[in-house]
Amino acid sequence: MSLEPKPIQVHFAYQQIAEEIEGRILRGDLKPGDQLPGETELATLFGVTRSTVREGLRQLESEGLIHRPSPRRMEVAIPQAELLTTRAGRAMALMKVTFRELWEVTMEMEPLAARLAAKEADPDEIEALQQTHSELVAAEGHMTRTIEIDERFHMQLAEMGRNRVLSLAREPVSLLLFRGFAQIAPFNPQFYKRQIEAHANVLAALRDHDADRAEKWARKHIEDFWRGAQIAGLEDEIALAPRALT
Amino acid sequence: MSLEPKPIQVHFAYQQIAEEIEGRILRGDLKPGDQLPGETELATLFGVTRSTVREGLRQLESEGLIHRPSPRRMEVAIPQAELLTTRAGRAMALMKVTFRELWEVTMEMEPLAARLAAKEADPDEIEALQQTHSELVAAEGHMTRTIEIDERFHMQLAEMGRNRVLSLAREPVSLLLFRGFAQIAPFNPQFYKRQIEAHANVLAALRDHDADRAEKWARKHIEDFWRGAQIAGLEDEIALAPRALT
DNA sequence: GAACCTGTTACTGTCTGACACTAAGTAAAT
DNA sequence: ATTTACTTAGTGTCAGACAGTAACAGGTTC
Repeated sequence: MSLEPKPIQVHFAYQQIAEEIEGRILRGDLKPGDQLPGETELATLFGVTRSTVREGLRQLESEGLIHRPSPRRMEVAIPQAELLTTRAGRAMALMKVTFRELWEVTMEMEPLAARLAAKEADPDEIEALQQTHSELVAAEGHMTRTIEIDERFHMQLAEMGRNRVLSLAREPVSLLLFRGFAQIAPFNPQFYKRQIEAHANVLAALRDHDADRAEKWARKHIEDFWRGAQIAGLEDEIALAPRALT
Repeated sequence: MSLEPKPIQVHFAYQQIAEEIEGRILRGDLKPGDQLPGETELATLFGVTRSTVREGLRQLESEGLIHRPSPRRMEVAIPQAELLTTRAGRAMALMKVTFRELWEVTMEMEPLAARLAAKEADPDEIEALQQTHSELVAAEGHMTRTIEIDERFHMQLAEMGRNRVLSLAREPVSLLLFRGFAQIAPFNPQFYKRQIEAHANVLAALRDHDADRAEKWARKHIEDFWRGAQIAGLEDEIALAPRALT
């Protein structure tokens, strides 16, 4: 007789601890900001040793569900993108994704970000973005800094669209794409000018709440970025390891 | 005098262990599939106790950098989306993202997936997708199953585009969106017909390698999906907790 | 030779118990 | 009411132990 492969899954004690606590967090028993009981307490509570509890805590910690504001407190974390994005970036780097892959996705994400921002942004945010743009202008000619500011510009833009899913999804991608480029792509002076022009146009469109125009210029901007890489023949080049990104 | 908040970061031993091993993996010293040295060995190697090593390993484990094919082996993981996606999904759920946010992003991702698939897919894959589609047809009227198959259809489609970044990025989003819907949105019988029609059209476009048409129908498909939700007034409803998704 | 059984062994999961160090709370001193 | 000194509880790490079992190595059977 042939048995179906049973996806049996051993559940170690430390996993169960982690799952149990995770459950309580997701269920809302433990709210973000709440302090966790002490390790010894948890240990007796679950009927295991401290070592076991600790292993569970380490899991939750690296999953970003709990964090440590001071070395003495462990509390339920306020969910935030950061942890997730770095991990996503690392995973992608490990998969050795190519620039083309990154670009294809960015090409959809950034215009969307611009469109949403045009609809949602309030004057203060636009002002802040203008500020970033000024920094970009000031950095003309300096590539590393240009890329870094550009990246910040796009992040701000994404946040302005008030879509956390988008913010979450685009960040690791654009991070890998932009910074990756910066490290290997040679840019000509033209590049900076077009960069600045595109940003300026996006900004203007935002002020007018003109979603279509914002989107169009964002697309142009990314296309431009890409053209340089195409010329350099980087399309199927592998993006850099994330270590270079930190 | 006022001191600036110094972002000092204590590095505990177990963190260093984790970082050290992570470094070796990312640097390529340890390749995916390689078996890790035993815990005792690592302990002496780093000059710490097994407990400490274990806590480090738990971190890496939940980060998906190492995994356990059998309870007795720990090896460097082959990077894959799975782990990441569930975490991403959970993070999003924790952030209580709305359907609108999910949809706005999906609306870009899925058409892109279709377009890429039309360019890249080979006959075998199209055949496999056709297979999935047949299942969908057979499930007509049964909502939960329909959604589940639909989701699989889209995943396959995305894989066919040979863009791992896209696969990675879209999965948690569409998972949350589709399954979330399935649990709270009431669909009328019409829905299934249109669903099937859209898929059929995408399939046909793939066969012709007609990227534009594939994209168009994918967009139509997602729009359709959304319309139901709009009618039901779910736009700003919060997506479900991830526990409901497993 | 390959396919099966069996004993050994090395390694994991978990436990007990301990100790140094320090953040945070408490009491004393100014 | 602050500041200072003192306690205390909780964390990070260690040492050593033990049961259970996956993986390996022989030995057996076909």
